Amino acid sequence: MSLPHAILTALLEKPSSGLELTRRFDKSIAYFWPSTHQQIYRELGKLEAEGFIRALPSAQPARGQKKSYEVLPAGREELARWTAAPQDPKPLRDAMLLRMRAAAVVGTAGLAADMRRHLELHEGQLAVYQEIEKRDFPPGRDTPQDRLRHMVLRAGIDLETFWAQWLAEALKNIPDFEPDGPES
Amino acid sequence: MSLPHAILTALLEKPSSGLELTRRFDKSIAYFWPSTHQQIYRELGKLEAEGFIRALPSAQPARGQKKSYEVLPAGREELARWTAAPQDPKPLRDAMLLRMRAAAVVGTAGLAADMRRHLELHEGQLAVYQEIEKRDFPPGRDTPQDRLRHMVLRAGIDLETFWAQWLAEALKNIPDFEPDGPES
DNA sequence: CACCTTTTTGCAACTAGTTGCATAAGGGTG
DNA sequence: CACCCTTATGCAACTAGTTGCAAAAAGGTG
Repeated sequence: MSLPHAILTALLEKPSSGLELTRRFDKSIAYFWPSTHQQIYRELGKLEAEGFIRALPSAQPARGQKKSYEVLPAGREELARWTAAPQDPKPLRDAMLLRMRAAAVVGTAGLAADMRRHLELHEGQLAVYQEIEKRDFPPGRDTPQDRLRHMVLRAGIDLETFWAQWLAEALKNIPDFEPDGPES
Repeated sequence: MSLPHAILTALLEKPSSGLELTRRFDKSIAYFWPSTHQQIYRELGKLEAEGFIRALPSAQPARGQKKSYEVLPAGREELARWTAAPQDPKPLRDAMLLRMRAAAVVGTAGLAADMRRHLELHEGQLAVYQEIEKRDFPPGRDTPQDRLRHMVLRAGIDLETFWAQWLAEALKNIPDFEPDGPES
């Protein structure tokens, strides 16, 4: 139940059409809440039906024609409500950990190679985030809004750093063994 | 596409009925791959139909009657294949980060309280994991299987530590401000 | 202007996970 | 043995996200 609120946030930052929204998403919000244009169009329709946003009157609603949306007061209130409401953190669900656990039973053949690949992917993502940090958060400017957005980015940076370190450490310790299976 | 493989792993560790499986899941695998008994029964049916597991002949298949499963060779091979096959890490998707980003637009009222609650939840989960570590991985025993399972647990411990620290740090820096809304 | 490509919007079907409930058997209690 | 509670299995409907594709308009090219 979070995508609609992600869209409200983005539209409050700047009214946009579906496609503009998709592109802006890809450059920021999608880093911690990925979504596709199909999903976004669907949600825009629902949000409009619920009276949270409305199409800017400028363009008429036809296929292949840009249609921009802006947030209505009810939408802003809903976003504020949702932001402040308690929500339980969703539990961890990570396939790599599952594979390591499986490897304890069926052997580690092949797994280490993919761990090395993941390590590189995380380091790559880390570099992307650090580039964004350098560009968007130079030392100096420090509005409350900047600080909040910077904290979110820091979480991304620190998480990628975490996984890179964990994978590097795990790779050092990974034993290469065959399963004690029925074939022995 | 990972639950069936989680089940195969658990069944290889020990053949079980649906309910036993559910309980054993809750004590270990569910920490990084949560699931419900409904899901597990459904997957057991599919795995049996695919020839990866079979019901132990001891008990007849009737409702309200225990039915235990064991893994067939084809199931072990499928698990080994899946474990070794490359798989992309799934991107981050975290509602708390989204809420912080939203708070930059609609204000931080109420959010800090829930961040404090999350901080406590993460600390609680950390304590649970540390208890498990003390119980299941005393210094000394060090088979390859133990080391892999211990690494998985360490990831859980380190992740909870990470979030607790991040939340504590964010709380120190969170500005308390009202939105620059249409009411001003 | 006829044709093709790109942009923008969107539908439909599928997948994985969640929630709510049902039904059958076993086991104890009056 | 009639009743009820617990254990074990499972179906059905719903939710959120993914994948594949298509159709309308805009804009360029011969």
